[in-house]
Amino acid sequence: MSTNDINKVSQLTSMRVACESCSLHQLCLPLELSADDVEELDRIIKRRRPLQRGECLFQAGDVFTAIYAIRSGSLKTFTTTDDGQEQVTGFHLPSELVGLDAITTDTHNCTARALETTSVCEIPYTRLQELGAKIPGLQRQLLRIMSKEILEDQNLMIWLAKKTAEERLASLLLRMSKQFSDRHFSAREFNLSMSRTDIANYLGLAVETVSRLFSRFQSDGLLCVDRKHVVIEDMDGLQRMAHHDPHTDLGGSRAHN
Amino acid sequence: MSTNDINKVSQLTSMRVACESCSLHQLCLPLELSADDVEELDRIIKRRRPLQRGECLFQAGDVFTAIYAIRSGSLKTFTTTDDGQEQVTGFHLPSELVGLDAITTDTHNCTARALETTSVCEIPYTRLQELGAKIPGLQRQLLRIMSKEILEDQNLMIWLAKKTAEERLASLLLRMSKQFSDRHFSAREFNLSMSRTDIANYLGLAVETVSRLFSRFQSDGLLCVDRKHVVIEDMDGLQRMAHHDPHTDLGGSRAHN
DNA sequence: CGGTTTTATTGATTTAGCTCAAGGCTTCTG
DNA sequence: CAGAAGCCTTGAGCTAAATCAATAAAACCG
Repeated sequence: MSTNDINKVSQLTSMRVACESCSLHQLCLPLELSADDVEELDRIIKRRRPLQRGECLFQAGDVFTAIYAIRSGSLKTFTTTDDGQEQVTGFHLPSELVGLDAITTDTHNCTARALETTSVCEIPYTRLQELGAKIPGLQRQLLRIMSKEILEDQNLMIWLAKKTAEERLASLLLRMSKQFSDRHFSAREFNLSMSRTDIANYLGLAVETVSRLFSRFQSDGLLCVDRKHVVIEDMDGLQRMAHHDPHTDLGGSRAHN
Repeated sequence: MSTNDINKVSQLTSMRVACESCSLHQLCLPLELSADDVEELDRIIKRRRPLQRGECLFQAGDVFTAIYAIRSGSLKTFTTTDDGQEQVTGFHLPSELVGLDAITTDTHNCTARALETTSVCEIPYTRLQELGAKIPGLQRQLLRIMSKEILEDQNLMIWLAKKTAEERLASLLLRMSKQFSDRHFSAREFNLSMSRTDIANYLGLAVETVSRLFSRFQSDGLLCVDRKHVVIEDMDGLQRMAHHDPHTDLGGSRAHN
């Protein structure tokens, strides 16, 4: 146990620094926490060995014990339908919290698999609850984060229900771009860590359609794609494509009502 | 003010009874609240004059002050896109809480409009927060409810991304049926309070498609539809239709991967 | 209660995106 | 580095659902 403790100490030291540059700021930054509180929050966070590509953070059916904040890398979450089909429910990039949907059922409802080498912070939920009782704003902040997730899911539903293949892919690329730029990475140039198949699955399209769209976006001068590497050449054009503004779009309007 | 107080007293008396038979049980039942706590929860709940068909409970852009529990009737929530198109994000039946997605932004992100005469309980959010600090389980329960909403939204996304028109409508009817039976109404026979247009909008389909599907379901002996009145004749058949099990379905498989 | 508006149904045609098919390019493995 | 396996792309139909169009049935209203 003492070896363990020594490890812990060194871990915690690096931890604090890590946390500040990591996604947990979502939880702690808006709270005006005292130094003591931050330290306490730090203390309950477990660092884990980074996940290798293909490894699972948790699997559907696992008992829910913790929520996770992605520090680096990326993962996909997916459910498996009765008939064994995989349905991708989301791609998660640094600064996101995953596992929140398991609070209701005490069981994870989806599997989270690393798309590349990925490191996360683990926040044991019971400890977080205890801490929430002591730090007034913490639980409130958690509610905010969940509310935000509901809101985002609703927006997602809208474009799944209404948008064309073209709009869906354009939206996805723009969302990723935004997320990267929010995290101080390039908004124009990034790597897709997921396969075309995953993208298609997520967007509710066939792989072939996604592939064709990438080609078309490229030949339209919107993007420059090489395998997983994407450079956005015409951000405004992509935005127009995503919004599908009926005033500018004179070609056939779809069932938007 | 004294007239107001007298009104309040009589309101609160009826309130308690109302609350127990109403949707707020989601919030209080699982908490093993003491009688005092229930009373305190009761006290913060405001009863409002029932909404008439077409009236709005809140509108997108309104400042967020309260969440609402539907006692009777139904409402739809929808957002209006930049170009003025309406997008229905949900239908809400008795026992549901609405307004949770506004917690993040302090502003309502959608409009909630009554589909018929509808009564709701209003729960001022600041009061609920104060109470949450006093009653340990309350905030936790709120987290659970929100987690559940995230989960449901994700499931919804799956069928929007993947399912055929047929499956979408079948699923919607089954979900409504379940919700009615959970609330001790008939699972087989109910009224659709929303228009075909709203259903189509919600499901991401054209009105004509929805109309045709109703006709087909009827001629297939799954349903008996007369205007807004629906009788489910073959629950199993409808279930099969909704799931679209590829093993039983020998006709063309879709892009389910 | 007759006229107007809204809402729903049904048919005919078009089209976005799926399926099927085949070939090229990576990555992995022995 | 050769062969296999997997991923990605492109082409050629095909099909589910959209659009367009017309009618019918309610609901609304003066």
